[in-house]
Amino acid sequence: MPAFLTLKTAPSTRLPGSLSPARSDTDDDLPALDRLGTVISLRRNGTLFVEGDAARYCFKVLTGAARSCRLFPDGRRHIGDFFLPGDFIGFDAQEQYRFSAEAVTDTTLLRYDRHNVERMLLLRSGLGRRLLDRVYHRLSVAQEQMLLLGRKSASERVASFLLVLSERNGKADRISLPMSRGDIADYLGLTVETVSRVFTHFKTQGTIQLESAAEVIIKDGHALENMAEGV
Amino acid sequence: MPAFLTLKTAPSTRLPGSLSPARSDTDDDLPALDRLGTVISLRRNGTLFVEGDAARYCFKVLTGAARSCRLFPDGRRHIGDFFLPGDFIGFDAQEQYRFSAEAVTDTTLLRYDRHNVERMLLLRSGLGRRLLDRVYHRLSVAQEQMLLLGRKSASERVASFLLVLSERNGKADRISLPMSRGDIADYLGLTVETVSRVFTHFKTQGTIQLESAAEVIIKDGHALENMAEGV
DNA sequence: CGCGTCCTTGAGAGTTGTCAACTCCAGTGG
DNA sequence: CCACTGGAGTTGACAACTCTCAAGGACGCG
Repeated sequence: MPAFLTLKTAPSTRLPGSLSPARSDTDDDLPALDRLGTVISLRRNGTLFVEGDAARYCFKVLTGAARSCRLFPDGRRHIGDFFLPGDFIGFDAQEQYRFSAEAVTDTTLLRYDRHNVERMLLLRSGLGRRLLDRVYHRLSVAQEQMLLLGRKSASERVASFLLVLSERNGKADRISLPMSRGDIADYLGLTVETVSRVFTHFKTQGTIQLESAAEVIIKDGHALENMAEGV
Repeated sequence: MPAFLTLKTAPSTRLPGSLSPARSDTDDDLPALDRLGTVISLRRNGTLFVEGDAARYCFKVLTGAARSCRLFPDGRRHIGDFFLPGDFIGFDAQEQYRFSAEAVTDTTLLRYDRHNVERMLLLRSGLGRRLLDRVYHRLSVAQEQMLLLGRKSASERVASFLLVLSERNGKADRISLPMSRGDIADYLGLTVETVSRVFTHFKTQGTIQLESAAEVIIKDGHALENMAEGV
């Protein structure tokens, strides 16, 4: 259950070099949203917004990747979600953003004024219903993630993560990781070292192959699936 | 951020002996839903529905408490949410339920036919918007829980849990725990023993007082808050 | 080519889990 | 009324998984 399969729609603009999202869209209302947005671009680690900011905008990723995160006073960090091309960010905000959002790599986004989105919601009744469904989906994704964080071992978490990324890429065997090991760790509730060790463990087992630190090839998807389910 | 402050509305029926939910409702559409429901009652550990069932009904807790849970093949269990009086269950289901739901104690609920709810959603446009907001709220609660499961220590988790329950009871210092230690453990991603140890630790510190295993009195709420935030 | 950042690897510590025994309490039946 | 029983909760000793700290290696960029 991919956290980043959520709130997905086709990017309105296709640029080369982007992860191409799996598309299962039959949308007709959502593209209309795009006309409300303006394109912005951010450098790696650039800030979309900070937790506590007035929630003026929401976004859609066009190319690159973004992450939502929260910080403890003592520096612990948790990443709630990764957003890949086609994903929406911040539609669920109320008055203020409840988390910060940053660019994982150089990233281009569509930025919408929430005020306009609200108006559009009133005009097009189908849009509200469609958003509701998308949020329901996000919720079930979040539940899956809670299961992962609450009850899965380190290996199970990484296996689940790889499978979700693969799924997101149309079940491709070759997946690229735009985010750092540290990002993955903070997303899975682990440390960088543990994530790295699990990767090499999978590599040693022959379950995966590492082209580079950011390029994984899944050699034994079945083994990964068993691992992810705790078999 | 209470997982069980979610999707709350005033119970349509007030029965003695129930936890009285904190009310912050100015709803007008949701009570109309109640007329669609029929009252049912379950014994402790009774089943509302099972993961994978066709999602025919949704529910609202009137008295008692319920839990949503998921199981691993090897017996590990995770509780996604507790539902106290006024909480809705299963509104976010799609075709099938994505988790099982059970009564924590003897419980009475309102059961709605999802088909009727759908129709009502179409008739009353305000209802869809209100549900959307509630689901957004649930989502932010889920994000809070992911933070807890991903990055908090055992003590921090239990402290957060007690505070949420207190909040839910109108910030009362005296809170009752309808669920078992095992339920709490599976909700917080811990074991029964760890939960128990943290309780006695807090008791020894003078942070809380245990009237019985199911009755907690918060003696030092400030200490709990600091602990929950990781200070 | 050198520097910095990220990743990997190792050794040891710590928090939480596991296993097992004991206590407490409620419900039951003599 | 009291002993028995079973489930839930507590406590202890030990193990295990993951974290922490530290060092070394790889890769990209200036």
